[in-house]
Amino acid sequence: MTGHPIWYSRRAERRCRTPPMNIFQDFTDRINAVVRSIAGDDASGLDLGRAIVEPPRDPSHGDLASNAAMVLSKPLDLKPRDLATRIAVALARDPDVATAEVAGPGFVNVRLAPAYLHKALASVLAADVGYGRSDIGGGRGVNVEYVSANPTGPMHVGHCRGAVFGDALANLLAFAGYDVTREYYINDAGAQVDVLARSAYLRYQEALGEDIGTIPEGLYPGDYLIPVGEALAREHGPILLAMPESEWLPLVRDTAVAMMMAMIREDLSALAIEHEVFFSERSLTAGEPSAVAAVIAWLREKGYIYEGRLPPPKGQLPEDWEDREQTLFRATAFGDDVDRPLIKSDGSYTYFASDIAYHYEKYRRGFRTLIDVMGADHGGYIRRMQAAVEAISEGGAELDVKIVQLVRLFRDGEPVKMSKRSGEFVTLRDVVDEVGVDPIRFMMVFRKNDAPLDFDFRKVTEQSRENPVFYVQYAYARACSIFRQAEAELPDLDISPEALRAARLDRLLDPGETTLIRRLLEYPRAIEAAATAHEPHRVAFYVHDVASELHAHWNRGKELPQLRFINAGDSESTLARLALVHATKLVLSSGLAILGVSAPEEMR
RNA sequence: GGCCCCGUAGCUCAGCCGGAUAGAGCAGCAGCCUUCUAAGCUGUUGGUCGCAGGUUCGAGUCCUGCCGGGGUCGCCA
Repeated sequence: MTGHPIWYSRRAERRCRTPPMNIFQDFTDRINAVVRSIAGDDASGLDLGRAIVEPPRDPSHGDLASNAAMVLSKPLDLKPRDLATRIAVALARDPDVATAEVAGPGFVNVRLAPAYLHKALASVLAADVGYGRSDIGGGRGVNVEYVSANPTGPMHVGHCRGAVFGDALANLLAFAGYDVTREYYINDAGAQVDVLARSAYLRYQEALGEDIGTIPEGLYPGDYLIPVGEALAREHGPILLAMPESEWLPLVRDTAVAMMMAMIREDLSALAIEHEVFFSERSLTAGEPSAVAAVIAWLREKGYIYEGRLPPPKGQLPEDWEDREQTLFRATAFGDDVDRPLIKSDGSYTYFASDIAYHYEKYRRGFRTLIDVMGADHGGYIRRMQAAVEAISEGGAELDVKIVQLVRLFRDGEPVKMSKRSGEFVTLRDVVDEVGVDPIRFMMVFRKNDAPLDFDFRKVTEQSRENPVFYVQYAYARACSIFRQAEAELPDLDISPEALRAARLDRLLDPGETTLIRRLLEYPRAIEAAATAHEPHRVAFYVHDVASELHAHWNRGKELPQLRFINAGDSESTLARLALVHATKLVLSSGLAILGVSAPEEMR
């Protein structure tokens, strides 16, 4: 099971100190200071926002690269290379800088002094499990709505990606300093839950000893409704049998939905996912006036709702198409292609109408950033929902809809067949039971959310380099093993966290070591970039890179024993290297915790 | 037909809200590793970034138009 990372709780959130060193931010500040001194009186009007410091693509260019000279030369009326030269000259005087050079059209390439890398590594150790945490969120609220599967049955694999993606994104945003609420919208109001109720009623009759024969077409045949029927029989006895449908349906429906939600929550907890808020769609249409009615009335006042006709859809016309006047939301006023209906022909609200009220509810609770995680088939829904959010918040809130693409299942390279009609779908629980949580969680975010993903049951449990889950976890396990080995080989060496923090880090000068240090120093930047873009997959790729760096250096020790982490003849070096390994462990476990993947002490 | 997403090496994909000679893994080729935990490591081959224009000092990245694949298209959720 995935353990709860230490930064998970709200209380830990509040105790968070100043974020640890972000070397890219550090040098952005230093370069900005240089530019301001060059600009003199002109400095006030200068837009420094576009000037950034980043790792160069080619490591031979140095440790840091800045585009400041190219971005700022025009307002300062200088040639890019001239400005770059003046920046480079000033930076070269900085004792933390080994070299600063001008390259290409006006890049400033900086090579850091080893002492600076060691100082930065020390700050990683000092930050401990807080390393990488950011305050770019500034404590602002973000609502992440994900999963929101219909409460009509167990979760199937199709829900899996959105669930894991949303959860990892929520973790990531929390780590980046946002006040995150994880939310599940229960679709308990549509026709589908009525079907659920009728299906459950049949099982109720069955539980009372009636022969129900085969489940009729159009009802849910799954065995998972049998316990619902039994529960209804226990709770109500035979009295529902005598009622007309209009009377028993609400009763049966509420029980069935509650039991389905309990089941879904169990499925989710098997994936280590826990929402803070479960919001009922039905609650939005309850009361007088209902939340939906209130929002529609408000929008009508603002002129965003009117009665009108819609042009028939292009292409294939639906069979039951009829031209009629209806209540429409003026989505076109906010960039949508067509205005959207709010009331069905039977007088009830459309899903969209309820969803507007729901998003208004989130806005009313204070959220200004809303994130919805949805499946690929909802792509056409994004514009209208964004339009609605803009309308109900009067431009004060932003909705980001993250679409997760399909997951194709394979076993040994062969596609796994699924048929909805026969009910032969693979449940989420099946997959968890077969491969475990870690491979699922890691693989689901080891791909950009908007690209399709292949998931092979066999490959994800393979213990090989080709399996990124294993590769990353093994790096962590290997780091742990180095510590176990150190204890065994050098029982007199103090390798406590305090001793590691006091280590002579200036002994870390091998290129393999400094490369690993640089990689670890990218962590805060990787977190901020991933959080800003709402892209947790970047964290997965980042920890994979860290793992790769550790494996690489470990292997060099096979050929060159003097590079091994443990060197019995040199306790000073050994301690410094163990400090580096410890920092690597910190970063790996932190990144994996964001993804919800465990960091095992050893592989079995 | 309208809209959305995708198109990057033989394969699977990254490319950090415009930056330098476009990267990684697999596969291929050439080596190394029998151990601080074996399941790895090093080097190497390989790309007109779907096509054509445009914006810019600079475009895989932004804009327009095509081509190809997927999704979607009032009263499903």
